Amino acid sequence: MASLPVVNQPPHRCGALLDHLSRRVRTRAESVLTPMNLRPRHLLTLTVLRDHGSSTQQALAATLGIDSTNLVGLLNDLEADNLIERRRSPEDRRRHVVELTDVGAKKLAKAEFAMAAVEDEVLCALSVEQREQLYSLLQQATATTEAEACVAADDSVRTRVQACVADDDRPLQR
Amino acid sequence: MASLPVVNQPPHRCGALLDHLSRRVRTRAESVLTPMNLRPRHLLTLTVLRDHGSSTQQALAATLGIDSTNLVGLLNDLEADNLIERRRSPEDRRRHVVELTDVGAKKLAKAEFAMAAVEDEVLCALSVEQREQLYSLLQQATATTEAEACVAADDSVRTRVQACVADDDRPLQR
DNA sequence: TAGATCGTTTGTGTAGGGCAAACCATTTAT
DNA sequence: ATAAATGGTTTGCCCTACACAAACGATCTA
Repeated sequence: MASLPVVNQPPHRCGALLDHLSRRVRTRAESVLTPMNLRPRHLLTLTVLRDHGSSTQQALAATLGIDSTNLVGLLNDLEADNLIERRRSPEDRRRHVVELTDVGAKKLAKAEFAMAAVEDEVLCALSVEQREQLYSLLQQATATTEAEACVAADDSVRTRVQACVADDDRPLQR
Repeated sequence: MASLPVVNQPPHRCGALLDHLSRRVRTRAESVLTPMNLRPRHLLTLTVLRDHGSSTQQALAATLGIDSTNLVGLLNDLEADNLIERRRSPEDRRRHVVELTDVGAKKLAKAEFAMAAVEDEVLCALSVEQREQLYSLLQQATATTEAEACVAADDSVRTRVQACVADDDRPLQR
């Protein structure tokens, strides 16, 4: 390995902005979703389920980036409302294959419709084309699995992280 | 008013994706930032401070979308590390004007450098140009203040939200 | 002089979510 | 066939992020 990976990148990074925007969306989303008995997590899960297709709970937990024990409760909520179904996998009967029901798909559509209102508010600085562009970028980015992501960037990451640590840092007490 | 606002929007909305991606970034960001004694919130705050310029605590709380009482502690952390300064406003001495110090700016730059590693991992599905595009979209979107956002979309929001609520919804017990 | 405002402190409550242990059903290895 | 490993579930614990409220000092405005 070695010989300088990507250095000429522009100084500004997306991370914080992503955080910022997502926070704005989430707060508003809550107030819009609660009346339809959903929460951001539920919406997220349904979306992933639709976009990535049915999957095992483990896999789902991985793509969602949440602990599998916590996923259980989340799925319970959704299943109680018939939005998803857990079906035992025929190949390995230990596995639950989680899948979106028709009701779930409809509810998701409705939720997204409601979300359009939120986005009008939060993304008002963007034109319709720009929003579409944003959507497809996000779509493309999230299409990668967690695992894939790790493999892709693994060691270029490690080298650079180290470069940033050794320095002036006194602890932030709180 | 009335006569149907924006209806022909594509069915897919960004909200969930934004949530998804931001979660991925945040988790990884934590591990990268902790060794430099920062947390996502701190980074976010520093970023906003740089991009939006110095501001009052109230204003800052508003753009960050967090309660002003919670902001206090956050700023304490940052000030303890000399990353920001609270300066009394000359016009109104009750006000604190929060501003990024040189140390803060440097730390921010360093943090962003470290974040590049994270983004390589999370955004590996995007080309460099696409990432840049994403950045500028996010930048543009977050440039709007909370207040502005509300004004812009206010009643188009209200009308459509109502349209989505009245329906089948049984409670999601949890 | 009285009230309102900005920041601060303290205290309370809640939700999100990681982590670990123990359990059942099932699959795989020996 | 028996032992070990695995997928999902349950329970319980703990920590962090936040929102919200109340009370205070300093300051500004009426």
